[in-house]
Amino acid sequence: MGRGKIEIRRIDNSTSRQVTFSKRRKGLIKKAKELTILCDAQVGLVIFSSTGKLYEYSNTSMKSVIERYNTSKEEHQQLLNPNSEAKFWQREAEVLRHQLQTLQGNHRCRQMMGEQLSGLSVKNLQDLENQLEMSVRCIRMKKEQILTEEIQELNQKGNSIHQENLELYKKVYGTSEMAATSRDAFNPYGFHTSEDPQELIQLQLSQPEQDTYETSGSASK
Amino acid sequence: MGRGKIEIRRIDNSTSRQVTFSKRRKGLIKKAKELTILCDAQVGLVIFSSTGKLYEYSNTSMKSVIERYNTSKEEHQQLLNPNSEAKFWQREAEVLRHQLQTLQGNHRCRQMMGEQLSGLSVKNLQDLENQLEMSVRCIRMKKEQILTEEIQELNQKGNSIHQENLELYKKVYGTSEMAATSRDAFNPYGFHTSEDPQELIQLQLSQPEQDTYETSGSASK
DNA sequence: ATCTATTGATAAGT
DNA sequence: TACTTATCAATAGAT
Repeated sequence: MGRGKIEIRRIDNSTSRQVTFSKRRKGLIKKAKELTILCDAQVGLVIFSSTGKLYEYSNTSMKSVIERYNTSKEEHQQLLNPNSEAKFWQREAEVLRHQLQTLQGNHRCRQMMGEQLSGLSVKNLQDLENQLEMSVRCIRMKKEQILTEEIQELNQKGNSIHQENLELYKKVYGTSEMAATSRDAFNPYGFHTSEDPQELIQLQLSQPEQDTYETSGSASK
Repeated sequence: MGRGKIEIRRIDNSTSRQVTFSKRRKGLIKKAKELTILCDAQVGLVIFSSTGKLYEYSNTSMKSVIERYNTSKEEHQQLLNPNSEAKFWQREAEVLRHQLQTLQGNHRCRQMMGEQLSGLSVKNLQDLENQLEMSVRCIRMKKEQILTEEIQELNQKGNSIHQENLELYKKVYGTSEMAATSRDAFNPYGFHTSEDPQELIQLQLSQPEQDTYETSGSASK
């Protein structure tokens, strides 16, 4: 709605972003007001500009809205109580995934360079970099832990199936010698039979990333 | 905006009030979303229908918005007191924190790091890792850009000072031969005299990081 | 829920 | 920052 339609994505130009913020903030608050009046609703609206300035609207008081919100939330939590933690993280993951989608893509890099990173000193940037590196390492560890556990589980399952096969083989062909000799020859699925499959897992884990990043730090130490 | 204009006052008919509530609530939330995206703002919106049902929107999490709202309010209280200097730094910190938050895409990552990444699938973790690595690359690029500019500026300053010294030297010792021969011998500050100081900058930049991370990807390509 | 005539919001320009 | 105006978007009322 204006002289031309605009794409809903971050406005690069700082000045027009400010102008649009003023206009749309005003419009949003007006709409919120109308909703409360027309439909007898209670509304709390909090807006922080990109510079950190606070704007707010509530037909009653923000305090009362927040209180009502909290009690309402608590009640709602208790309704789906037993799964609440899993649900919470599920939701968290959903939010995360959505934010990832909006953030991903290299064109974002330049925007970040120009707008969001401006004003930061080299020291700030270094700190930030270190923090992010730490985060990446934590995430890698967690990912590798999950994959390791999964592989171990699969190996165990595979081994027990293999064992079962040996038993069946023994029953079908009778002699225990046959079963003993077939033990080495008959392993069509190639499950790892060692008790400690660490080295196999290491190989599998380091592969997907070795072309881009050095992961041995978090993977092997 | 519709088939006819309506007066902004409570809609008496219960049914059409419900309908209007649904439509306008949806519109309001859409507008709130657009504001956050277009203008890089943080928004929290809480709506209670006349029947007490809760609807909400926040680009981050309502919890973080409310927390920020509360601290922002406290600061505003302190702003009225004559704590001008503390106030300034508080605000500075706020702006920085916001920049960091938007940069990281999701500051809750860090909270999750220490507590539970356990709700996330391998896919989630991989996405997260990719996002963080992109952020790191952006930050490195920005950092290197800043340092490059600084070094170039210093080189230019150095060169002009050196040039000035040569002129003075010529005036003091007269002959142009003297000035010409001193050109190579007299460069005590070791400024880079080439027009294109790229390779020098590259060397200086890659040094602080070579012990930990591979930076040539973003630095040289 | 879906469809449009109409009003309202606002992007771009001053 | 405030005003103007051409356009697009939201939505009131009907189905």
